Amino acid sequence: MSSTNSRVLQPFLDRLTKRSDLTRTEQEAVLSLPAREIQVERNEDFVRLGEIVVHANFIAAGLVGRFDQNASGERQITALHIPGDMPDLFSVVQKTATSALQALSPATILQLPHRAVRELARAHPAVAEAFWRDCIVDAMILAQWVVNVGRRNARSRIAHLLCEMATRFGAVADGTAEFHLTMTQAHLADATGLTPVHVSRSLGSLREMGVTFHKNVVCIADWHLLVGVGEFDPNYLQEDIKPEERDRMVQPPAR
Amino acid sequence: MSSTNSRVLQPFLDRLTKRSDLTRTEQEAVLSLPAREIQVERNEDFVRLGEIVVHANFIAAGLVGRFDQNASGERQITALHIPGDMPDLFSVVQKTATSALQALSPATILQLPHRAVRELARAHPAVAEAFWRDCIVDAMILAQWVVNVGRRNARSRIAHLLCEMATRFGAVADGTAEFHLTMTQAHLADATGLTPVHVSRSLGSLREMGVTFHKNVVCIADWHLLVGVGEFDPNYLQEDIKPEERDRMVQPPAR
DNA sequence: CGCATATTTGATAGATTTCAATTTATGTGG
DNA sequence: CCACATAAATTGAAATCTATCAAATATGCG
Repeated sequence: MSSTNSRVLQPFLDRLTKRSDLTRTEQEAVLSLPAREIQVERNEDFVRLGEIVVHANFIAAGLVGRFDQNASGERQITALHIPGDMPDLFSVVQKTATSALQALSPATILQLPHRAVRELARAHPAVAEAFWRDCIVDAMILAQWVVNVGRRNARSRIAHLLCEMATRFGAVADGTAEFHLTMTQAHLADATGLTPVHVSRSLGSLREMGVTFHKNVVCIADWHLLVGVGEFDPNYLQEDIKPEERDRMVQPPAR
Repeated sequence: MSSTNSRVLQPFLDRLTKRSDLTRTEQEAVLSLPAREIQVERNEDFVRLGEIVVHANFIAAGLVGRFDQNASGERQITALHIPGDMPDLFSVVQKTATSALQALSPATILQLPHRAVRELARAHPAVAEAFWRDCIVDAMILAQWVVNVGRRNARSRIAHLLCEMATRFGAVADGTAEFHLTMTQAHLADATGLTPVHVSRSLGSLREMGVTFHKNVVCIADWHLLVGVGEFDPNYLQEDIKPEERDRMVQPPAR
């Protein structure tokens, strides 16, 4: 199942170059990483708590949640990951998992062996920098989740989450948005620190504002209205910063 | 004010080697970084939102909070940093600040120019790995804050925060703990997503369990009792993993 | 002492949870 | 394609937790 076909990793490279500037040589080195593709079922943990992992996971398809829980077993989703994300890229330097990773929909995962990733990072400092930076963006998203859960009411929390996901999916256009989100209301509750019952009520309130969530499809009639309710400022997603505007560990050759 | 006296950076090196295995050469390279020492007053922002920073900050003394806020200006502390921490090491690869950094007590900060830090990381992959890893531990702490704020009641949130800080300060011994924490109850409220009034009441409840917080000193009579209330599992702090048990980007010379 | 900041306390309002029941969707085998 | 079983979403009523408002008390400091 191991693959030497570099095309499999093109989406992985796309994600890296979206945020970091890489030379042709570096790009080819990334594409030549060995990768193993696995299928994960809905509700299946593919990384368990406390586990020592030996490869990083890249999401080729599907939705993945990072799950933590309190002592009574109530779950808290601390991150959502969409195709193109590496939910545990950090495991390359910190191999003990302190959260579980679970698929929220059937998912296709590419597993990249730590050994190979580390070798790549060692040989190409700019690639190591790209990895590091990717982890940092995840951490910035995480910080906003703390704000969301700590300082917003139920409706705003859900609105903010929907805005974030719409933006990450690139689904916003013409003051409107529509996208797939394979989550149940119970999942939404776990992500926002609420009860499923209250999520249902809050969604009802959002519905009156032209925001619907049926059959895993989110429709946002008036984007700016929802942005207001969710107090959403996309800055933290770092999506508007061009890779060539960033520093590089090593200066790139003149272009 | 720039310093070439390497002893100034010894605490910085100590922090790195606590979590990462570095060779003599690498250690000396770290110590030879240029650093500028600044004093920051209580309640002073030394990194402001949206700012493009040109150096990373190392806390030599004092307590620092990472502040975010919602649309109504209610503040949320998303991280607390103690001496030995680098609250914005991540800025080395992501220079736009998405949170403010504010001193909660008078603080001494060492500023390390990005240029020099990047040069160091480029020349020594294992040092780059140490930096990356340090950011990851911060992110793991952040994830636990989401759980704390999202899935625990007021008393448990505060208990958990006190447990975390006691552990990070290394203040736990003999089933008891005592340490300095230069925060007001309003700060505690900002960290836990609560109201100052409710923090006061919750502290009252903890007081009945032998936990006091007066004049910036936290006293925990029965450590295990508080651990229970706060549902505290120190695993995520990664404090018990020895640096030599971790991988290195480059294999160290035989020892 | 007197001002400014921090903490405590009480009473009340509001938000969210809990519990329980019902309805609606979804999937599966016959 | 229906019938059934299961999962997901909705609704109502009551309980609980947390916020809000306002006032009182304590604490630190010049």
